[in-house]
Amino acid sequence: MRATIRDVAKAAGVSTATVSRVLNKPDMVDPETMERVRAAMERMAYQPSAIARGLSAKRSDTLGLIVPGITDFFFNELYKGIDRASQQNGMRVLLYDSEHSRERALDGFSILGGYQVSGIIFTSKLVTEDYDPILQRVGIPVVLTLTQSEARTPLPSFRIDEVRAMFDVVAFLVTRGHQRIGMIAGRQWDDKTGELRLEGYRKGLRHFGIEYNEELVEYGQYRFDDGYQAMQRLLEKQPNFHMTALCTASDEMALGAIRCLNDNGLHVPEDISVVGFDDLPLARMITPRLTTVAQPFAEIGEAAVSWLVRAVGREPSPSEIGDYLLPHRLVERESVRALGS
Amino acid sequence: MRATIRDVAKAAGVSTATVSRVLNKPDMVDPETMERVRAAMERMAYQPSAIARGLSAKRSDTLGLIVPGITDFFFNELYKGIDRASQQNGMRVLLYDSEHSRERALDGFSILGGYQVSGIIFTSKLVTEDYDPILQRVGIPVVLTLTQSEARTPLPSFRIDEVRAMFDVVAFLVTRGHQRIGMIAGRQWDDKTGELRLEGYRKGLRHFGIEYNEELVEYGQYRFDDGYQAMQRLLEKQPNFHMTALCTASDEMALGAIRCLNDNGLHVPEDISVVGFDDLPLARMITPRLTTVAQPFAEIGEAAVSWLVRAVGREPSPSEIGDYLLPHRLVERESVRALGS
DNA sequence: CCCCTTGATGTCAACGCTTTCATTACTATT
DNA sequence: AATAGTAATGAAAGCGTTGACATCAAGGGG
Repeated sequence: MRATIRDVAKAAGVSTATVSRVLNKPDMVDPETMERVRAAMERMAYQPSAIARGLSAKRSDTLGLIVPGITDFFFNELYKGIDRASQQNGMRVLLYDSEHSRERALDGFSILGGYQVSGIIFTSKLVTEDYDPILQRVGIPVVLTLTQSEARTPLPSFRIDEVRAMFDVVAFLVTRGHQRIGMIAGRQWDDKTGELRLEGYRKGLRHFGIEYNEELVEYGQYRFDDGYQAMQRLLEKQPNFHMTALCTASDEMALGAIRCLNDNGLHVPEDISVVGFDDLPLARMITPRLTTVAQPFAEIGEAAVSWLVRAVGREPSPSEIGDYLLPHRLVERESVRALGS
Repeated sequence: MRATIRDVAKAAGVSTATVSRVLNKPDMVDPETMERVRAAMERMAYQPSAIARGLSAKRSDTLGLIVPGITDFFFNELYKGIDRASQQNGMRVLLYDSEHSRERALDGFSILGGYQVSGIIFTSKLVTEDYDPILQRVGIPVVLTLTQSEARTPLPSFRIDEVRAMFDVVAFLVTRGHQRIGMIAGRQWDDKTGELRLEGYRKGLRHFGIEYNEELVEYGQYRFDDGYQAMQRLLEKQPNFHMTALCTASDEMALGAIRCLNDNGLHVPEDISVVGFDDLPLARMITPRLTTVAQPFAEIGEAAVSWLVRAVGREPSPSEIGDYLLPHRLVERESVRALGS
């Protein structure tokens, strides 16, 4: 049986309260006593029960993280930031995978609530009005990352300016001489990101006086296979292929598209330029190295955690509940070729 | 404030014990009462406190997972299996990232212990004798995945037959006409996997009467950059390059090696064949699709969980504490070229 | 010399559950 | 009709902490 606070107290000849104090408010216990208690703890390999502590103190120093899918390639990067920041604030992270299901996401709030988490980070799925009831009653701060909210409960969100990012991609492509620019956009039932990026694409086109052409646009759900199939459809839609550049809504889809192109005897960037979105670690590993939009995943994770840490235990002021847009960055590598002279 | 069991009890006109029973032993409560209680729960959006439950019942329905690094590419696959199996057994998973540090790994046991986890899954680092003290006193079952133990405390492990797997790779290469086969092996301070795979390589060579040649072997710590640099060194070691095939200890290193080769004007598989190890999702995404050894990550995760579930609350018999070798599989794709006629 | 601080410690009631044990009201057995 | 089971429920004691409050000795100001 593990040693409890009581065992330590007895061994050190003090009360449990004192032991608790050396752990939590060290400056109000006598140095000498402290030493004795510390020694006893050491000797008995005492490890305080986080469970009991959570129950008693009504805080658990734990943050809940709800992700749609653990296998989404960006997860690791985001988690890294969250974990690092949590560490620094003496918090742990409890992970919950909603498996892209709205019901499970909803459940996530209750379940994490059952663990007394001090805050919840919700990721990459649009928050709609049907989240309101749960949001109302969780009673702990919730922040959004890589997404935003359409619910009535005000929620802070940390993300990039999607529209602007994709606009930048188009602008970049245009300065490289491209005019026939296609897109594999993202589309998923509970996702707004896809629309935003598409909007950025159209806006870019418009800004440079290029006409929007349905023929050049296809959709996918962000994963590799979606990219592959979307590219396939794109190829079929225009037998006399004359697109010179392609934007995508995710690096994974970019990979899929490239694979598909290769399978059809087309080369990147010689025959067509491709730009990704996310800047996953693998973007720099493949050949050709992928030109892409870097999302500051780690920073977003850190920002979310520190917001949460600041918010715990008090009602955040309305001015703090903003839509925080972190800077993205276009990373130029090898998958885009400059056209013309 | 969230509703507690007491609130529900009052609302349903029963005692808290009864409410607890409808949750935990539904068959010993009257259907009618049950209905009333259920209704009350529903009405009040009652969510039992996992914390309180854990404290009281001394089990938390939670498994602890210690991984060396969340950004290791295989993590997601392994986690998927673990999460799925946990789900099915009504368990949650608490994640702990040791950041490749032995101290932090050691801490992990205590910390997870503080959360009353019912079992711990330890991953991909060799367990040595210095783990014995903690292992002795955690008092809950521990299983190893993707690694094994050299400690005196007997621990079950779930992994593949590394030696055999790499032997198979060599055999495969030989049947494809390769003789000058190099290797980028894995090496890390607390890792035995690397040695094992190297041993498989040497064994394979020996079996086919090929002489082992230091010149053709380099080491790395499994990541992309390690692979790149190792390849670099390989290239430098033999200016008149005549290696026709390369085994690697990880897909990531294979990617790195391929990248390096490309940067030096060499093509895979035309100029040299490469085989990876792991079969990460990205192995099929890149060009050329990577021929590699598939580790059954998900199955390993599932096996570990079900072992744990079976072991919780009882002393597992020595016969159960085995070194479980799960079947690997050589996945043939496009990165190996058949030599000669 | 007494009273009031102050600092260090102890006491004890929570926290929200589970779980024994006791109680009650039936039903079956003799 | 008396006794023993049995099924459904309640009362209450923890589980390992924390935190409000009480206690106590030592020191300082009047």
